[in-house]
Amino acid sequence: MAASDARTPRERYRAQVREEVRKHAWEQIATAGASALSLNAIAKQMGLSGPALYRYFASRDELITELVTDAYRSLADTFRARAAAGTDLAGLVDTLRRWALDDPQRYFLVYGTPVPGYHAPQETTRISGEIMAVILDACAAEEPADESPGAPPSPLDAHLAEHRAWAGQHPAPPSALRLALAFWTRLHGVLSLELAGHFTGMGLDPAELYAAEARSLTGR
Amino acid sequence: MAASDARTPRERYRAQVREEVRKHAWEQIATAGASALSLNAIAKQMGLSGPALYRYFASRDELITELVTDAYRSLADTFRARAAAGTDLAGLVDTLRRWALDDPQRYFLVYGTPVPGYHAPQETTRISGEIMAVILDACAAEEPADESPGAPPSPLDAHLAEHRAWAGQHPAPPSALRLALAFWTRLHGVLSLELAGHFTGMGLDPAELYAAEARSLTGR
DNA sequence: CCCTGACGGTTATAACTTCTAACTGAAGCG
DNA sequence: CGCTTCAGTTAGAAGTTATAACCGTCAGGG
Repeated sequence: MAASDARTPRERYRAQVREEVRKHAWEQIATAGASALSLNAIAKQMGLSGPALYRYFASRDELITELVTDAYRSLADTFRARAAAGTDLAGLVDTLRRWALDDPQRYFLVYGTPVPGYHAPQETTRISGEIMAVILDACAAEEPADESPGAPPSPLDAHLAEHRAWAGQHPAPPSALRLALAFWTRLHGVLSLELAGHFTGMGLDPAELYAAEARSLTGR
Repeated sequence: MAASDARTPRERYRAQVREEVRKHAWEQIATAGASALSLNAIAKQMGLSGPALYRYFASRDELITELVTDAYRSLADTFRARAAAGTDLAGLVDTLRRWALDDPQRYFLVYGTPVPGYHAPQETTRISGEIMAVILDACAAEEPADESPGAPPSPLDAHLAEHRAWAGQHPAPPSALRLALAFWTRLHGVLSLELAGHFTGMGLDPAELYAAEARSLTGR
């Protein structure tokens, strides 16, 4: 669907090959992780010989960077599609877990261990903002059931009232900002440990843990 | 301190070299991540030539495995040392963050992106149990301030009452088990995102977020 | 219609990596 | 004192990323 609207045939072919390279790269990553991604192996799978891929990607890093932004875009699109069907927070909770379990290595490409030297491209921070905007929409729509109306603002609320640049122009009260951050950090906490296999052998169901954190967010 | 109590001089020398290899490996990991760890580079730094290190480590994987269990042991020791000075949960909260910030790549070696094929050795699950035992001690000592006494057990409590094998023989009520799991998943959620740099550029203080989650655990 | 230049793909090669094999020399131990 | 074990060496195989040089083909302008 994408990469087919190009003027010249050459550009069209080029986009098509790049697409196929990405496809094989995702297959490799899904089975062996991003660190095991091999340009040579991809070239062989495509019937090409080694250096041919360098016509399409300047380096292995550039390919991985492309995959990272692909992953970001995938999450943002999935979130937006779910939000279009109703802006309830619980829907996003389920959507996030399904997206993560659908391809764990894709999740790790976004939220996993970073390489110390690596700097993410500007694109990812932009998409990250889009993702956060969807979460904020759902959090703002949620009634603040997790505190009494007259309660004093927590220290975090005070801090968030000061530093809310990350929320962009979103008109959300501090309680919604706090809920959005809790959504992000708590679900990531359970999800990343589950995907990394830290619950296997403990004999408990990660879905149960995830559901419990979901209840802590949506006011049980 | 360690690796010096060996009978024969050969064993002593061997343990000493292995120790030095680990030292250089940790330096490399701290600056470039575990994926960039190079046996050749370590050998050169030690004035040795490539294959010499294979007398001490059967493979690169074995060295990394050693480092992973080192990291687990480091966290368990740090936790136990803190617990010996008072079994309050807040102390463990601070200890965890300091340990993580002290060497982020060491944290990722334990809780970061796993390699799909890799299977952690039995040792790590044992140490993981020790770590959880320290957390459980602190959680059991904490009064359950996060719920009213007569409240019905949550779905998670019911699940934990059934599947509490991971807690070993620890005599902790389901509420303590729940608190321990929340300690683990919530603090890891904030911490891993902070270490991965997902908060940089957002203009908010990760310590503030971490403190907020800490308050949610210790009953503010 | 033809010609030229851009571009995809090739092989060769450099500089890495992990890891094995074979050899050497020295240290430990009976 | 001698034997044996073991540390360390070089050589080399099989990978990897990446560059350089070359070749053929396709696309588009004159």
